[in-house]
This record gives sequence, structure tokens and C-alpha cells, in this order.
Amino acid sequence: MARKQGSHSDITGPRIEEAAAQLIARHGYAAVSMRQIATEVGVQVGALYNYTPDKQSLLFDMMHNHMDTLLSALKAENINGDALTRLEAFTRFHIRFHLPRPDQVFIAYMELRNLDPANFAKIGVMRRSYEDALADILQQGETEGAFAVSDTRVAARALIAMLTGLSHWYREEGQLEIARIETIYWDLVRKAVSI
Amino acid sequence: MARKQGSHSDITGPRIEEAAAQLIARHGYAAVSMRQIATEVGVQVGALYNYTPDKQSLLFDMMHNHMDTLLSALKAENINGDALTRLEAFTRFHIRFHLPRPDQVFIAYMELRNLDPANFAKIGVMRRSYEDALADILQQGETEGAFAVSDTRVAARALIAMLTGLSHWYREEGQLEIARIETIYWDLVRKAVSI
DNA sequence: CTTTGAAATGAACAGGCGTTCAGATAATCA
DNA sequence: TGATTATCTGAACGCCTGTTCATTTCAAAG
Repeated sequence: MARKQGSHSDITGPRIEEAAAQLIARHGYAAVSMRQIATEVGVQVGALYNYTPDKQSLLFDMMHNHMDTLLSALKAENINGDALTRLEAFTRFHIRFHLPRPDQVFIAYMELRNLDPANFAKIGVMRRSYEDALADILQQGETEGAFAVSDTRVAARALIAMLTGLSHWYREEGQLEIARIETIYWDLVRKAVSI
Repeated sequence: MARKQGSHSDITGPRIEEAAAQLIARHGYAAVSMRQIATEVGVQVGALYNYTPDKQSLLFDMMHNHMDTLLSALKAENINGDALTRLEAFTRFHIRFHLPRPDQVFIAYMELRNLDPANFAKIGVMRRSYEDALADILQQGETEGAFAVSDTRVAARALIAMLTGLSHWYREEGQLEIARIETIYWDLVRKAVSI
């Protein structure tokens, strides 16, 4: 009964990622079984192991992929100019990148503790790299005399927490348009670091 | 071999709560087994069921207890005065309440999805009640003309996310003193809502 | 000193877990 | 057309899961 029409690796692979992301975001890594993922995809559990060596890799690959895409997209934005301009660009980039990916964002923040120590370390480096990008902007603002934050590292963490928190309650169906959300959050960020 | 010296319910009960909180905060509700908790307490797994009807209640009771303590403590603070004064009191209260309870805070934010629908709803109400307390202060500030936030509900969520994010990275051993942390965060909050 | 009963044990229950693998299937290449 | 090969099935592996319960233990009450 194997190899039904349309069941090629080009199709099954992405479907596994999608199903895993949705299920794990909803119920958590530990609470989701390989069998549930397989059922969602419409395949027997053994077939999953043609695409991932084990469950842990499934999680790590998702998180690594997400962070990689995030860092690449940030780099591609090529944010420069004075500190205020860069901060606005960063803020709007963060919101626009995160809002359409609620599952990945949720997983990237909630499932850190389910990573092997080695995998945890790798993701940690990537997270810190993103944090540094914002801390750099804040430092530039200090130097320019445009911002006043007593600790750029702490402030960077605080602002990222604020911005990412948005992903935890925002739902597409809500009445608030993204443009309006962006403005509200940019107002808060801009004033928070102001002199 | 039962009933060794010192193994009364007054002692075992709190030890179960403590062990469960620590393990669940570290590894997640779904990843922690009743047997692990029992081992940590130094008791057989069956003994746990003298203290909780099931695993789900263990989680819910912890979260409900935490939220209850939070709301009671907030009420006891009796925060009043002008909006700026109240906002500072709320901010400092939030930090002082959350920092000494990293495990409970972690659980209260990470394990919502592992609650039964009925339990989820109950905790949701309590969370919203806390959110309302801050939103009220922001609204007062708007009325007084002391604050300028375009959406008090969104701003309240944003600020709480920022403040709670602190609990996710702050560790007692760190160099930063609580008083200093409080000041840094209060600066960010105060300016974020300023005119 | 005996009785009582809360508290803990230890074994069992049915079912789910991640992972492996021989064998079946069907699209593709020669 | 026949051989090859990627893909999937179906069954099995040993182990762990939450929960129950008859039995044992022993501090405290009478």
C-alpha cells in the first residue's frame, strides 16, 4: 500500500515539519508523540525516520532553522543610519518577522529546556547574537547622546521581551492591524530609551 | 518500612510541592513523571496520591496558588495616589514579587497549555485581573494627562511582558543588585508611558 | 497497653513511548 | 521490459507512563 500518489519526499518532508511545528507549539515538545505527528501527516510512524534521525533533531532543526532565518533576515535589512533610525528599523523588523510565525516563535522561546545541552548551547549563541544587534544600536544611541539607558544589555533584553511578548497574544483574527500594532510598540520603545 | 521518623503529612506535602515546582520549572510538566517527583521527595510514587488526586491537579494547584498569592499581595500593597506614583509602586512590586520566585513564574507562563480547558480558563481570569490592575493605572494617567499611551490594554501587556522577561534571565548569583535592576526597569517603564 | 488510623510501601494494571527493521510497493532508469 | 532504489508499512523491541490498591508500619489517642 506504500507509495501512494503524491507521497514523495519533497512533499512528506515539509508536511512533517509543518505538523510538528503546529503540534509542538500547541501542546509542547514533551507532550507530542512521534505517532501523533505521523497521524497528522497521514503516514505510519516509521516513515518519519526517513526524514529525521530522532525526535530531538526534529526540535533542534526547527529552532535552528528559525534562528537562522531570523539572523539572515536581520542582516538583509542592512540597518544603518543614526541610532534612532536604526532602532525604529529594528523594532519594525522584529514585529514584521515574528507576527507571521507564531508557532516558531512560541517554540523558540518555550522549548529551550527540551534541547540537549549541546543543542541548547548552539541556540543560545544565536539568541545572544540577535540580542547583541539591538544592544549595539542602544550603545550607538548612548554615544550619540540620543538615548539614555543605564545598561544597554539589560535594556536590550527588556525591549526584546516586550516585543516578543506581542507574539504571545496577537492573533490574526484580532481587530488590531499590524501597522497600528507596530506604531504602538515603536512609541513605547522610542520613549523608553529616550533622554 | 512506612512511616519513618519525620515522614508526616505536614512535611511530605510541602516537599512534594517544592520538588514538583523545581522539576517542572526545569524540564516542563509533560517531561516530568510522578516517579521522578517521588524519587526527589524520597518516597514511593503511590504516596503522592495521598496529597494530590492526579498530576493535573498538582500543576493547577501550583499555578492557582501562585496567582492567588500574587493578587493578594498586590491588593495588600494598597497602591494609590497619582498615576505616576501608582505606576512606580506597581513596577517595583512586580519585580520584588517575581524575582524571588523564578520557578513559579516560569511555570505560570510556560505551562498554561498543559492545563485542562476548565483550569486554563480559571487561570486566565486571574491573569487578566492582574493585567487590569496595570491597565487601570495607565488609564488614570491618560485622564490626568500624565501618560501618553495610545492603547492602555496593549501597553499593559507590553509592560508586563517586559517586566516578567526579567525573571527569565535574572539569577541571584548575578552581579546586578535588585535595587539597581528595579531602577533600570522603572526608568524604562516611566519613560515608555511618558508624554 | 491496646486500639486506631493516617501515611507509606510495593506490586500490579493497561496503555503509550521512541526507535528499529524486514518486507512490500511503485516511480524511475537502463 | 526488467532492475534499481527511494519510500512507506506493519509489527515488534524494551521501557516508561499515570493511577490503583491490598498490605504494612508506627505515632498518637484512649
